[in-house]
Amino acid sequence: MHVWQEHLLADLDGAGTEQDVFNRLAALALELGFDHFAYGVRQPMHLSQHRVVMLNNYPESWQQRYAEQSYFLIDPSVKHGLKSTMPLVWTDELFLPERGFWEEARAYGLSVGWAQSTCDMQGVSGMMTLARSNETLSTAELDVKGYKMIWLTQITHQLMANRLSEKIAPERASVLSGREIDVLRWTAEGKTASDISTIMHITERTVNFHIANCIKKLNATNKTAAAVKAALLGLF
Amino acid sequence: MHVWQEHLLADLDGAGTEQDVFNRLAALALELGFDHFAYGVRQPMHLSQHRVVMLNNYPESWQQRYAEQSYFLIDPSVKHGLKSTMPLVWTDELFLPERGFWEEARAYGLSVGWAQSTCDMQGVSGMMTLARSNETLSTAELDVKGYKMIWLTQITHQLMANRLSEKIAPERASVLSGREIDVLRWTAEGKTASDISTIMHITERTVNFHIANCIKKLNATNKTAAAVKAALLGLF
DNA sequence: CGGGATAGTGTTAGTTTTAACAGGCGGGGG
DNA sequence: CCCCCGCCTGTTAAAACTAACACTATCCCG
Repeated sequence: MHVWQEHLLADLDGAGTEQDVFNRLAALALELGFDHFAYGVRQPMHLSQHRVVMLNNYPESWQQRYAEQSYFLIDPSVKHGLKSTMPLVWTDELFLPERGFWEEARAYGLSVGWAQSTCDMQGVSGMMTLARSNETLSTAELDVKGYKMIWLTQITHQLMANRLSEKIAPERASVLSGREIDVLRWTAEGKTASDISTIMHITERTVNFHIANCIKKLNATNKTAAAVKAALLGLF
Repeated sequence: MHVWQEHLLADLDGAGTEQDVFNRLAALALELGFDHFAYGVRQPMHLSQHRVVMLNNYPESWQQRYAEQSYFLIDPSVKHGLKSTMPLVWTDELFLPERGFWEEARAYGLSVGWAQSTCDMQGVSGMMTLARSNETLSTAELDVKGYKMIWLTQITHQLMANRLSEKIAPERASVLSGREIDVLRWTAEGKTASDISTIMHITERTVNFHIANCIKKLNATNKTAAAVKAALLGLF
């Protein structure tokens, strides 16, 4: 197993596409004893509507089935990952509420698994899963590999999150101008247009002009939605 | 060094105060070879105004100095932690822009250090620092201990973040009622009161009533600020 | 030099929020 | 049984926001 080294990150990062990087990470997962590797990233857009991408090397048929049935809506490991960043080992109890799903997953060779989610300073969250078909994940194995699995979660997120989130949320790149950000920040703080005009020494009219531009650029329906969206996207 | 085990977490968590837990974590840091241990948590409130608490076992005099001079505003390791969740080793280059600060810290016995920040699914972020006065942190040492240091960051956050954030941001506990959350969520999505009245089959008046309550409870100045604040506090 | 992005301002009209009053209905706990 | 809380509704007037239109100036880039 590779050790914690700066240059490893740089090496993995390199000039590769996200699929390249994914493959190299999957190779690390294999070194850890897991032939299946998955990483999904979630960029909050509004509040209910997030955008999600998922890369994995599960059996094709299972990938298709999972997507078709929208299993991410009921998958207990996903539910856990949305609440906590603590590692999670797949157990029968965990999947008790979704027996059918669990049995189906096992039939596809996904019976032993470990997952952990992350969240970074830009508000992008991701979840990594390591899985295999046999050899129960014993406490002894976790004692040995646990640290490395957590580390793998970290670097996977570091390497994949930005690549993927920019893809699914172009709004993040379509940056607001400096003035627009200032105005929108004050708005989010609860200042009215006339407050802001005083603070920034410009006309109330100009404040509203900038806000209107923010609303357009962020594809929001009004001030409030624009402010929340910008906050969620980490634009402030 | 202790191993990655469920029961360790439960044990550390126990019934202790945050200071108890902190002390036990500091003991783990000592086992890793760092006699100084620090953890700070940051709860975003508005956007500019965050609330921060910091626990550490640095020399008293340095703690005081750091607070007096508001060094957190210029501390390069803090700056890094606010942007990235990647581990950071204290180096001369890092502190180049703040020579005075760096030399002062070293004079207090803080010359070798490692820091990493975390962010959880509730939007609470934290930064853990391990430090000592001598024995440069070599690549070899990092190869051996790096994984465990990352792990320590994780459990420290897991154990401390909620305890501390509830303390500094009582708004998180002052839960909104179910109806209030529903209304505020729709508001954050950009719906107007009359839209929401249609969606929820209630009067426009009632929608505004709930929103007014949200504004009061969240101590916000208006709808927009309330929505942003709720989003930042992870109330949705 | 022309085009595009950013920044600033103006007017008008219609819609939405905010704030402050007053009240009813139902459930849970002392 | 009464009180508190969540939930629901009503009215009114002032304040704030949204969406159109049009116009000027600066700066940078090709």
